[in-house]
Amino acid sequence: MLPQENRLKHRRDFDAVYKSGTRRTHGKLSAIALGRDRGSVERKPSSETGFATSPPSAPPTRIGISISQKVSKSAVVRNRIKRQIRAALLELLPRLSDGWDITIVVRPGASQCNYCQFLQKLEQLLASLEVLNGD
RNA sequence: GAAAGUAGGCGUAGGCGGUUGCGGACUCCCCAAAAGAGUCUGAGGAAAGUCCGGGCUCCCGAAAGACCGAACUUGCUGGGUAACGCCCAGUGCGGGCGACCGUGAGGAUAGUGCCACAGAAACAUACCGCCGAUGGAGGGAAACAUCACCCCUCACAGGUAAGGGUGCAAAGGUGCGGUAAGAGCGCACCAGCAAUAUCGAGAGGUAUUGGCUCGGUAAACCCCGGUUGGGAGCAAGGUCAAAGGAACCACGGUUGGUCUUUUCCCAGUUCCGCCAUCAAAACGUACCGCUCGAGGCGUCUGGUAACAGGCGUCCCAGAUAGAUAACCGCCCCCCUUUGGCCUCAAAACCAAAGGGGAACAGAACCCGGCUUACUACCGACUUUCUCCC
RNA sequence: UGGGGCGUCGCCAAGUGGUAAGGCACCUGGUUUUGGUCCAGGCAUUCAGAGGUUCGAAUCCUUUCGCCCCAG
Repeated sequence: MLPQENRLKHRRDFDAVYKSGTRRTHGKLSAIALGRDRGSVERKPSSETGFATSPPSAPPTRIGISISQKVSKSAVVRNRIKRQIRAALLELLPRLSDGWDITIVVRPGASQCNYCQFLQKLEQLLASLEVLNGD
């Protein structure tokens, strides 16, 4: 499971990502990314006590996953895909640069993929969105 | 041995370890919070479908009662339950050789509607038929005439519903008698109805007697009985800087309608009391509701049982873009192949390699049921048939 | 999570107990030199599945499945 600060939660954040993010698609997965450092930074200054010490340019990157009933009618299958994607993202998280809102959209047919395929596709998608700190 | 039937096994299964992670509770640390550390804990029998019944919350001011109305679509009897359309026990009917299973099982004589096609006729008749006793018409007969009786003919009035044919269904069924022909018209048995007696708590069972008899359909409207304030649903509803409370009380305000009683609210009066310096935040699962409950387990008592009661013991998920996991290894189990052992041959056993580890399925306020989905296995009890002793 | 609706031929669909209309599409034949148009004929579904009520069910009752819509 992702830490709380890396989760994308609210509907208005999802809407903002869908409206003006950059979309990339690879196979059965699709990723949309939006930089957070304009406009939304001063909306969210309250809770950070460490906010004074670190410069305001790097809020943590938040990720949300969207999977529709068209992928599978079974809630068990959908939850399993979400867990596997989250596990893969956890592996990639240290290499991500800060300050992004990302939505992963699972498209129909993804119920046949396994963990390694998800990991590869996510890596390629994030690299193509240039949010990976390359090495 | 074969073929079945019933009710079960806290729905019973994978176990251990490693790496990376998540939710909750408690403890430590700390002035406090956050962060951190530690310990414990973290999906199901159906969590599903949302088909019923409740709890809980809000709105229509509230509660109780009487009469009328409406709705529900509940409907054999008795019991259980907070309640139910659920459960248990029984009755009737249907199915099965049987163990057993199914059952939406009030009323068609309260009334209305419908019963296509066919058929004469679908609930009231008469097409083909049968008869023509009675009445009518014509004729005959005894010496003659008339009337009556008698005989013959007609099928005019009329009688009949046995037989034919139609249909899911045609005025109880079969037999004997009876009659002009027939008919419960009479009798016997059967089916059905009613009354009485008796058994039963009751649904009903049994017996006797009686008059002879009435199509089906109410999962058609309806009648009777029963039940019920209506509506919305935890995305209910509430808190989130900012004060109102108590007493008295006019007119008025009610759940489908009317009425009665009690209470509440409301303008107003009196008394007591409070707030407004700035900033931030400000309708979002941020917090409450939210998990101790018609609760689980054990045992005893009552009851045929469903279930109820007593005692002891336990606390057992509370998420909110939604945790309970992702990946890997070993053990164990199952299947396949190969080899070994044994053997006439196989099975079983041992070893190696490969594959698989379940199916249905994810809490979303909580309970009680119903329905549906589904893997491998375990052992009971019962019935019928066959074989052996 | 809650609320509501639908399912009839390949497509659009009518049908509220008594033979499952119609249109498009498709097939065959005719008309035409040929194609189109036009004309005639044909074409089906255990009416989403299962069980029940009824003499008789697409229709009534129970239940399951699938699809769609609405509410933050």
